[in-house]
Amino acid sequence: MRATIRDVAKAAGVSAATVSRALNRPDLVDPETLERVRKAMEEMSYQPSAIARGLSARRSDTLGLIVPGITDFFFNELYKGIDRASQQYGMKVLLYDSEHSRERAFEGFSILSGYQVSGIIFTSKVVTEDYDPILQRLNIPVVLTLTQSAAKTPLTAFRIDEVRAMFDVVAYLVSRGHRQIAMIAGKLRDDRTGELRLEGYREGLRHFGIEYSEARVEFGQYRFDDGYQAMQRLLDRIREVPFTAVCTAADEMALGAIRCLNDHGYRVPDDISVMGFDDLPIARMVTPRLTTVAQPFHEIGAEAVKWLVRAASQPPSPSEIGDYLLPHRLVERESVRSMN
Amino acid sequence: MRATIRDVAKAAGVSAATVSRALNRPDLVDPETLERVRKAMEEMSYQPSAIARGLSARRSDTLGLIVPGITDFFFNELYKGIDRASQQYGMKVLLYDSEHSRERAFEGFSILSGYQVSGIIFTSKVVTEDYDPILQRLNIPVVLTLTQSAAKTPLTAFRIDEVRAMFDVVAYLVSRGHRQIAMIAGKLRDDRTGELRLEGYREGLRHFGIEYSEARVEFGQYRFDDGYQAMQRLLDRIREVPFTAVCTAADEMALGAIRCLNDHGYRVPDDISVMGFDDLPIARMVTPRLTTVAQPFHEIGAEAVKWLVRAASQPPSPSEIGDYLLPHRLVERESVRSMN
DNA sequence: TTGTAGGCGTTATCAT
DNA sequence: ATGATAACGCCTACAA
Repeated sequence: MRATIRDVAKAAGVSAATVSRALNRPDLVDPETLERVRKAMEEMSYQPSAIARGLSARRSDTLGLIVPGITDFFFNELYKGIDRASQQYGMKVLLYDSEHSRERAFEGFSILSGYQVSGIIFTSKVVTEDYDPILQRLNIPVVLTLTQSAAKTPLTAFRIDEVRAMFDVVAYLVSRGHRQIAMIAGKLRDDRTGELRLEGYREGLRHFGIEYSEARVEFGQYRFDDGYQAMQRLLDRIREVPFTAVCTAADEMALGAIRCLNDHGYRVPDDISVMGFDDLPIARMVTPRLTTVAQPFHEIGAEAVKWLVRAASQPPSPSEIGDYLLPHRLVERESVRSMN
Repeated sequence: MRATIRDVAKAAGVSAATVSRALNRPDLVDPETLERVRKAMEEMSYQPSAIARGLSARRSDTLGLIVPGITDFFFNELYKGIDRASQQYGMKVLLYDSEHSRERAFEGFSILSGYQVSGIIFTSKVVTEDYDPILQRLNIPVVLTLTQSAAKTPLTAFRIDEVRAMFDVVAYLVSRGHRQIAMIAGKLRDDRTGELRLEGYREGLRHFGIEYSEARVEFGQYRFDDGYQAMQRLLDRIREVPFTAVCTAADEMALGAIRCLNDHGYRVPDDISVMGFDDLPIARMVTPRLTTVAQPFHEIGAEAVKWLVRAASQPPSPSEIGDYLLPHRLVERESVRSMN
């Protein structure tokens, strides 16, 4: 059996309370005693039970993270930021994969709350009013990342300005001489992020006096195959609705699009330009290297943690709850050709 | 405050013990009572405290996972297998990123044991005798994945036959008419996996009567840039030590190698063939699609979980502890040219 | 500065 | 079938 606090106490000739204090408030214990206790802990390789501690102190030094899918390419980057920051605060992270299902996400909230997590980071393409009941009775701080809430419960979110980001994409393409710009967007149903990016695309076109055409827009669920198929559909009508560039709502879809283009004999960017979105690590590993817009995943993850940690110590005032927009950045690489 | 078991008990007009039974051994409680209790739980949206349960029952229904780095491309796949299986057993997973450091890994074991995890899945490129002390006093079941133990403590491991896998790579290349085969291997220091794969390469060459030359082997730490640089070095002496194919110890390095080749005007596979290792999702997304050997990540993860769950209920007999080899599979795609 | 005692939310044992 | 009651390992007043 593992050593308990009492074992250490006995070995050090003190009470359990003193050992506890040595652990949590070393300033309150006599230096000599402290030394003895520390030695005892060392010798018995004592490791406090996080479980017992959590029960007693009603906090678990644990954060919950609900993601739509761990195989989503952005997950690693987001997690990296979260992990680093939590470590800094001595927090552990409990991961929950909702598998893109709302029911599973609900379950995630339940389970995580059973683990007394002191906060939950929630990532989903959409947060609707369905979540309100759960969110209400949870009484654990929740932050959103990479999305904007459409629920009634006020929720703070860390994300980029999606509209602006896609606007910037269009602006960039235009600056490179493109006027016929197609888009592979996110599925609109249950996807706020997808909506916003599409909106940015439309705003961009409008701003540069380019007419919007539904025939130049296709949709996909952010994965490679979706990108491939969407591009396929675009290609099917390229004669009637020509385009010289395609912007996408995700790097992974951009890869699919490029592959599709290649399979049909088009070269990227010589014949058609393609833009990604996210700037995942792969973006710089493929040929052609992807020109894309970078989301600050690490920062978003880290900020979310910070916010939760703060919220745990003192309930956030209404003014602290809200959308925090972090800066995105356009990364110029090789997948866009300049027509000038 | 969240409802506790006592609140539910009161609402249902029973004792806490009965509620507990309703939860864990519903067969032991009167159907009518059960109904009442369930309704009460429902109404109060009661969620048992996993913490308290863990403390009392001395098990936490939690598994620990220590990985060298969450940004490693294979992580998602391994985790997927682990997650699915743990879900099946009602287990949660606590993740720990050792950041490729032994000290951090040690810390991981400590911390996870503090969380009463009922088992730990450990992933590292190497497990040396340094781990013995920790492993000994941990008295929590541990399984290795994707590596073989070099520690004294008997450890069960789920992995592929690395030597055989790389042998198969060479055999495949030879069958396609290649005789001058270079390799980008894993760094040998502190990397058992790397050693084994290199060994497979040498065995392959020997088997087909091809002379081994150190000048055809370069090393890297499995990342894109390592692959790029290793290829650079190989290219530096390609006049003196020519090769028509390169096999690598990781898909990510293969991508780097290909990029390097492209940057120097070589086309893959027309001029030089490249083989990956792992068969990560990206392998089929790039151009050319990577010919590679697939590791059964999902199965390995799932088997590890199963083993731990079993070990938790009954201590494994010595005969159950050991190396479990899962089948790998060569996936033929587009990055290798047939010279025949 | 240190010790005592009660409690955190469950489960498990032993009665009833 | 159900109810007291005592752990589980730790924290935290409160008292000394």
